[in-house]
Amino acid sequence: MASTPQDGSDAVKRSRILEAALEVCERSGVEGARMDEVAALARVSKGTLYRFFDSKHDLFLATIIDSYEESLRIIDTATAVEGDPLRRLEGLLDGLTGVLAALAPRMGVHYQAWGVVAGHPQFQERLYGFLCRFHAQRGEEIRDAIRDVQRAGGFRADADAAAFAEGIMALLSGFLYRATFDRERATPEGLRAAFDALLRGLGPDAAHAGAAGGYGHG
Amino acid sequence: MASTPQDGSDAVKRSRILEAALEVCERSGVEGARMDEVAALARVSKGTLYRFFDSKHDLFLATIIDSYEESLRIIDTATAVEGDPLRRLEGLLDGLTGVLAALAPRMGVHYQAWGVVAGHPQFQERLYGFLCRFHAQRGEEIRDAIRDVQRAGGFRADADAAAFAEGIMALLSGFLYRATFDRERATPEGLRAAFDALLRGLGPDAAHAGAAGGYGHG
Amino acid sequence: MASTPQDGSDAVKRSRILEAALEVCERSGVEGARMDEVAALARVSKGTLYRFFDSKHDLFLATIIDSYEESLRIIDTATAVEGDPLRRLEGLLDGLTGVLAALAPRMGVHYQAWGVVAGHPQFQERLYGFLCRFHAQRGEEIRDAIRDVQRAGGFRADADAAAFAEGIMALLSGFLYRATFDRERATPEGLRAAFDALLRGLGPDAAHAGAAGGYGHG
Amino acid sequence: MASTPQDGSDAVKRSRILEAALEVCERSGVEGARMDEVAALARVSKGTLYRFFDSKHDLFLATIIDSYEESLRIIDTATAVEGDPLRRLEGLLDGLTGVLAALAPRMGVHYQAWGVVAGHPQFQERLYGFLCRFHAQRGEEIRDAIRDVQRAGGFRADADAAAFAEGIMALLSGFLYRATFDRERATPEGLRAAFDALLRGLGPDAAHAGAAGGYGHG
DNA sequence: AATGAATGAGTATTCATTCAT
DNA sequence: TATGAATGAATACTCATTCAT
Repeated sequence: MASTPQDGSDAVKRSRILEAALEVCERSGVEGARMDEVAALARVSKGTLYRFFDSKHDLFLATIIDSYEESLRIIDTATAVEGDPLRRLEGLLDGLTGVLAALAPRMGVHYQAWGVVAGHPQFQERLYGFLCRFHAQRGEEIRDAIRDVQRAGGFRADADAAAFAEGIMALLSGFLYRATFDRERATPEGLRAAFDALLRGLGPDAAHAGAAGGYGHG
Repeated sequence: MASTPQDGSDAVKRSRILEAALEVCERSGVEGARMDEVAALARVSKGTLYRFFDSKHDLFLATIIDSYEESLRIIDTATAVEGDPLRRLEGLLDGLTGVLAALAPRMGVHYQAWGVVAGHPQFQERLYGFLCRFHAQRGEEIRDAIRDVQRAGGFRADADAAAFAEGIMALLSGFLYRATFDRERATPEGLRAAFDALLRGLGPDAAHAGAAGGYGHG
Repeated sequence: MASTPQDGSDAVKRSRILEAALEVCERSGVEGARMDEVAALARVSKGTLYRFFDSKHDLFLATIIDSYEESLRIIDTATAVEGDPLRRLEGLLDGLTGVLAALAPRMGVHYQAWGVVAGHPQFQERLYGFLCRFHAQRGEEIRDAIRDVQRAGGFRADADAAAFAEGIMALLSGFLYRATFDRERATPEGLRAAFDALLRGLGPDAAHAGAAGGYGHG
Repeated sequence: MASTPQDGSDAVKRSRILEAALEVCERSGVEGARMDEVAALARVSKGTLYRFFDSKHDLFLATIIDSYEESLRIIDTATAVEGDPLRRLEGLLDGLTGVLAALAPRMGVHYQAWGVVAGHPQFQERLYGFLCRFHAQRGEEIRDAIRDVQRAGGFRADADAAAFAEGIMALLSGFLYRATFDRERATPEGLRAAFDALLRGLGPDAAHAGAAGGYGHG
């Protein structure tokens, strides 16, 4: 292989660098993060760092995309449940709350990286393109899961599944956003309750509505 | 007084500077925005620019806060409607969709400014503190409006008004976020539909549910 | 007169400004001293400050020259004693030790002002010219006083009075210099003893040598 | 190693930078010296310049200390003479006049650097501390040399060797000071004569007194 | 491939000086 | 004259990126 045994494979190095980047950002902010520091923390030289990432912006774009890919793994794991359509939809929603739980602590750095990366046209295009596709795909998965429930008679057949799916995604994004500066209020439980409240609008699944934790008690 | 008549009062200068800052950012990104350019575009000298804003970070924090204050004016105007509790809640929701409509075009710069400003501990504290308070206050206003409808019998009395209010805010935040990179899908109409879907969970106001535009038709 | 009664005469303002300049320098160093601060401390506007001094360098050159003029007043007062030539020479030497006592605390700022002022050709010329004349004149006064003692038979007639006078001045300068960073060792008493040691070389005035405090006892 | 052969070792670079700093100062004054110019003249990049000196003030403090270290080398060379105590003291005094000869041309820049460096508390401390130690050590060396002569019977045993040593140092400082603005009068010969005049006060070494050049003839 | 010394473009900020009132 | 807001030139320093070894 093309790896130096004592330093780990390229994939290992790459992920050491990404981790280091995140840690340095937590200390110094994204703007203030120095490539020297990242390289030192990842135990590679600057030359090696630049073999993996073309530029500082490239590196931080990668940390953002990495977060999303991690969230994808979380969702996929949660969705892998077997069962009836409603159960599978619930698995999906569990996955989304899991994403909030997993990413909340990193949202501060995440948004900083975004702000810095989005400032450069070339990277903005790549970032926005990625986000656009990511959200559209997640939306479609949720929409399809809702449709499955509709077909199974669990939800009103005339409801706009796509619109509900966008609502679900918006709730997740809104809670992630809020988690950046108000971790107290933006909890996975709160998000789950919001999901349930929204889905109750899909009635007549009264049984499901009953599960709507926080929303049930004034 | 403290102003030179031909150049406008201090308040006018200040807002000229903020506008200029926004425009320069749209061209060059927040990181890439140069204070020289901002000053030139605002037709003030750099010395004067620094009389109003202590630093570049201070200036961009101000643009963020300004956006929120503008959104507040939009909400307040929309909420000033007279009528029964339900009508007043709808006014409030109209205000929130108005916020999306007004701020969407600026969200790119807004998040960039955030990312850059939040990188400095001192400014992060000020920014996060402001956002925390802002969202909490808006949440309370919405919660109170929901409670008024509950008291008037328009919504189920046992629903958790505060949780629903947080859901409303999260939807707004989520749509604003999405608008940054996918203006097509994050529309005021979509947001309004999501609000309605969420509120339908507050039933039994069947009449209201009927108004839930997009969510009604697959 | 041309003065505004409530603010004092021009001469008073001028000296308020010079005092303020010195005080600000003690706080912030000469480079770091801001004209704003000086003006504020002197209770005049910047415009007025610039009526008295053409520039910052001009102001600090003035503080230097002022110090020398003050030292001149000290010397003149001490020299105004009546009596025989030896007594008058001793008065002069007392004056010089008085200069050390008076200026020592200010030497730090004094040298700083020098360093900054001497950096500009135009001001360097004025400063160096002033210093050159000042030292030459003081040297001549001392030389003449020594010659008077020589004529009166108090000192050897064949000694080079001018050279001894330069030695006296060099001792004063050397002690002033040392006082800048080592106030402990550069005392007026030490200077007086050095004067006496030097003059003893002018013998055969054994009586005078007896007065040479510190130099007499190992 | 850490040096690129064609550009010289680190020590060589360092001294190239110090020389360049001095030359730039001679042209533009210390305040007016630009780091870009210094780097260019030393044929290193600004980044490299800053690898050797943390800041402009650090660089100029180094030029000052370097001057003193050079004077130390001059003194040590002159003191390395063999012979009786009197001859060794004379060697020391020759060394001191050599310091005047060597440093006189640089005193203008030297005092400027001092003035600028002493304006910053942090650097003032370092500079003053260095000067204090330097002068104290030189003083002790001279004192010891005088004592050796006393023991050998060349000087009066009851004279205060330490006080005479301080006088010697003060004369050197005074002549260096004067050389800054009046090179004509502050000559090594004048200094030597002043030393001799002072030492004559240490009598009864009549033979030595006879060597007191300028001081002997009106 | 790896290293890390060298490079030098790039900019926020200050503050002496001016001048309209 | 007095004021103090406005001006804008001027520069130390950083740090992403390169490239000789």
